[in-house]
Amino acid sequence: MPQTARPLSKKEIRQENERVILEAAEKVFAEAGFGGATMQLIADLAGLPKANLHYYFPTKEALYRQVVQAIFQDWLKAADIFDDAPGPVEGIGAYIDAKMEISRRHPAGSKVWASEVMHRAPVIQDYLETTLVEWTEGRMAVIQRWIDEGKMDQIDPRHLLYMLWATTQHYADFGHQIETLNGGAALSDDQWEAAKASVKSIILKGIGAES
Amino acid sequence: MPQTARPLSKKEIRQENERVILEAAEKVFAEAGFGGATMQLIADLAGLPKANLHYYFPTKEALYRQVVQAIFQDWLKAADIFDDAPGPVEGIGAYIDAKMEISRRHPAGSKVWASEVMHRAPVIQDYLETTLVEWTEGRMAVIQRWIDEGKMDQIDPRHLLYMLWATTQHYADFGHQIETLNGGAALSDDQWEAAKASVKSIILKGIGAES
DNA sequence: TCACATCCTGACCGTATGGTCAAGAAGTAG
DNA sequence: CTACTTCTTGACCATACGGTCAGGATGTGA
Repeated sequence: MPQTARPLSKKEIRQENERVILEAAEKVFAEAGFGGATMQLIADLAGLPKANLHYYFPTKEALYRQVVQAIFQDWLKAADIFDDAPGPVEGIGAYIDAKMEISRRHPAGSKVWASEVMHRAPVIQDYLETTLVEWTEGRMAVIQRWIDEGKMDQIDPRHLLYMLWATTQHYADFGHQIETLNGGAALSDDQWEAAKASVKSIILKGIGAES
Repeated sequence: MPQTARPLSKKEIRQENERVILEAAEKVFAEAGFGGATMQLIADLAGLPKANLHYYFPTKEALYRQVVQAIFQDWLKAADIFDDAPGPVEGIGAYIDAKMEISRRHPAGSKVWASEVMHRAPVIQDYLETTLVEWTEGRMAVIQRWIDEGKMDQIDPRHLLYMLWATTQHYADFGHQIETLNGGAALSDDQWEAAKASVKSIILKGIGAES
């Protein structure tokens, strides 16, 4: 006998609703910016009355904060690849792949992040100053080690990191421009692969890490 | 005898006020986004009463449109360098310099542009589809010629352009993040030079255009 | 000087938005 | 079953915003 649609438990209800709201909020914040987003729009997209949003998230700011924090977590996770790699070809190559994949699968998140930083990080400045600074210093050390081991050219690790972020996130943040220049169509699988290959090729060769 | 402060002519008044308003608007739109910006904030920054803004620019949209169009013009101008260059080292090198300089001197403009594109270009979509497409195709042809002449590797010109845009504009759009990672201080002259040098070095070597 | 066009601005208006609330529906635990 | 906690939602509120307008100030051209 198939499981009947028994009523959801309170815990499940809460989890599910928070998930639905956060998902809708990310989309709306990405498309309209914080100022342009309205609770009503988010509510409609989530399929809930507006008052229900305020039951789970007291204010628009609180909801936005949660969205940004979730994105930041994703962002950091993509970087684990970096540490275990024996050299720049594997490490940076895999990092580019991972970040390009995020840009493809999760463009709204990338846009919200970009918007937040562009507006001087009113909500996550403390994260930038602590977690991001630590993370960056750690990766810079890894890159410096590769340089010392002669596995790549003497490049300022800082600017290399900026370049990696800029290039990979560009495919999400400026995805609309890229689509327009692609005749109005989203990039195909092959085009995404070509993009990844181009980025990896130029950067890895550019830092003297290939062949 | 020094020129007395004679009253401004109507024409001068109009020019000056439009300039002041557009300048303030660019800053506010960059910092708050279109939705977050208010006419009152722009008016305060411009030092004019709000009603005066509506005298020169009928609506918030009209004002925003003018700001974005001005930025787009700047953006295109930076590209003339491209055409006269004998090869990628000079052409792309100078283009990177020019765009980095814009990012440094004119970060608000870059942010407004980024925001506009991120929100699916509600205001300048027609420009993207015409002027930008033409411009891009022209530059792609130049790059392809360099490839055919053996002056650089066989790289998809499209992705190279995206990389140039992404990397150079990153220093404006994510300037706040970069400052935070720089200990909270704006980049010094030397640091800007180092940034330019890193970007040029990695890209030019990465496309096989150096030595 | 005078008639006119342009510029200026405080006061005002309609609307949309973030947020509240009270009363009821629905799951829960003893 | 009962007392409870949690969830739901239409109606409501105060505020802030984009935009208007009338009437005065200021430059202009004859």
